[in-house]
Amino acid sequence: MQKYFDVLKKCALFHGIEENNLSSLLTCLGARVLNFDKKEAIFYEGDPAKHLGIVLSGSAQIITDDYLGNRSIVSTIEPSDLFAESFACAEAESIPVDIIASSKCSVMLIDCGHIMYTCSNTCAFHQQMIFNLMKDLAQKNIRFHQKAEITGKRSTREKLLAYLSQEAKKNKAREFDIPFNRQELADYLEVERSGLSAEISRMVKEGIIENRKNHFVLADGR
Amino acid sequence: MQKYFDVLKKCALFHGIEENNLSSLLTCLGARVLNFDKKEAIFYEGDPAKHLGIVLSGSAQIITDDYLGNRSIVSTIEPSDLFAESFACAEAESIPVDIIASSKCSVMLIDCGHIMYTCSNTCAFHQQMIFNLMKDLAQKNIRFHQKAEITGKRSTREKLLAYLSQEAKKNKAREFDIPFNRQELADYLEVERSGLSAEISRMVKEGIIENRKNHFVLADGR
DNA sequence: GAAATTCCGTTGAAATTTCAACAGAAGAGG
DNA sequence: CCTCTTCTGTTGAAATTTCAACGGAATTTC
Repeated sequence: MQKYFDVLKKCALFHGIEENNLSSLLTCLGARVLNFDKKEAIFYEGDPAKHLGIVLSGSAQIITDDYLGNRSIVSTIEPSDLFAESFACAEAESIPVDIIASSKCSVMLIDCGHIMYTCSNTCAFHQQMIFNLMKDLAQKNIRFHQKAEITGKRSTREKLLAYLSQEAKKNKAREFDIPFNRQELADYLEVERSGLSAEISRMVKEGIIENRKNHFVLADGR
Repeated sequence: MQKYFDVLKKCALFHGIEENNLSSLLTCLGARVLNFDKKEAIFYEGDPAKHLGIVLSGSAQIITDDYLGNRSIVSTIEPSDLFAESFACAEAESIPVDIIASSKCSVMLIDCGHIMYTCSNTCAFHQQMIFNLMKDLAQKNIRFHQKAEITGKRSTREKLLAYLSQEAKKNKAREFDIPFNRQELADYLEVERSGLSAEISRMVKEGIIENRKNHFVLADGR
């Protein structure tokens, strides 16, 4: 696990915890590392919600498919991001989403009960981790609001613009790459792929954006 | 404040805290009670995110309006519900939503910093409250997933059915009242009011639902 | 209880999105 | 370098949603 310490240090769960305590802490928590190939499921909908995860390398997507095969990408997760912590912390029965590796990736799994309840004898970091979880969950909540600001828009153009604006702000630049291909972007914005392609073409023609593959440039004042 | 103790006891923030400790705890936290008339704003978008709130009586709605006047109702809150805790716990600059009284109501406001940091000398309940906040935030996260399952549907009918199914499950009954009028329901589902009305009519004709005002009955097997 | 206001279903036209299908581009594998 | 697969833009038709407008029902106000 040693080799992942740089990633783990950045993980919100371990804020305020010294790196030299990490090793024993992880042992105490019973942390495991698992590896997945691209497109493999890290969790399936319906899996028990006992564990939270940390992405160590690669990336994954939180996905819901409805019974008609409509796919919706809730979010993407990257190294040092936590995932499934909401379900574990809420002590939900099971996970309501699929979590799918979008590239070869490795993740660390921790039984959330070990953080919230047991183990308080051996290591003194539980209060810190609970505090960290609280902040992480609050931030995830805010991100949901931001996502809702995108998907709540009524038209494809508005959704795309809302999304690109957020990305531009996040990257502090009018020019950036997005972590989606066309189909995925459509699933994230919750629109039709072909309609999205058409809309992108129109917006390029109108000079509102520039685009090549997953690289976008926003015109001034967007 | 005494008269609100029954409501406060049920509030997730105070789980595991004895009622006879509540009074001194609230003093320690600097809790204030404010009253609002129907349609009055409890918070405006842009207000500082220092305080979390607890609904004591009446009800309110979390709302986002975009620059085109498109309104979206994120959620409704009722007595003993927490609100704005995500923004306060995440130490966000400001609140990204409006919170509007949907009836005459009173709310308690608590400076979140008092829960997370200071005051640890006088009262021993901070760890408990932080733990409670963590669980509350995790549950709110799950509710966002549920909301997304509704708004992520592509058609008005699908959205309405997803919403009504959730309500039926929540009420453990095929028959229930919803906390919205038509315009509000449309804003919650993120569709057009007139289209929603038309869709409801069609579904009634088809025998899928029964409806009178805000009372709905789902047919078997929904 | 009368008047004023808000709420709600309906409707038809306009705009948008979805769907299905296809062909060229790009990428992966051998 | 060739083949096979996946990805993407385009297009036209069908379906759905939005928009604007109206009148009647229901509710609020005084």
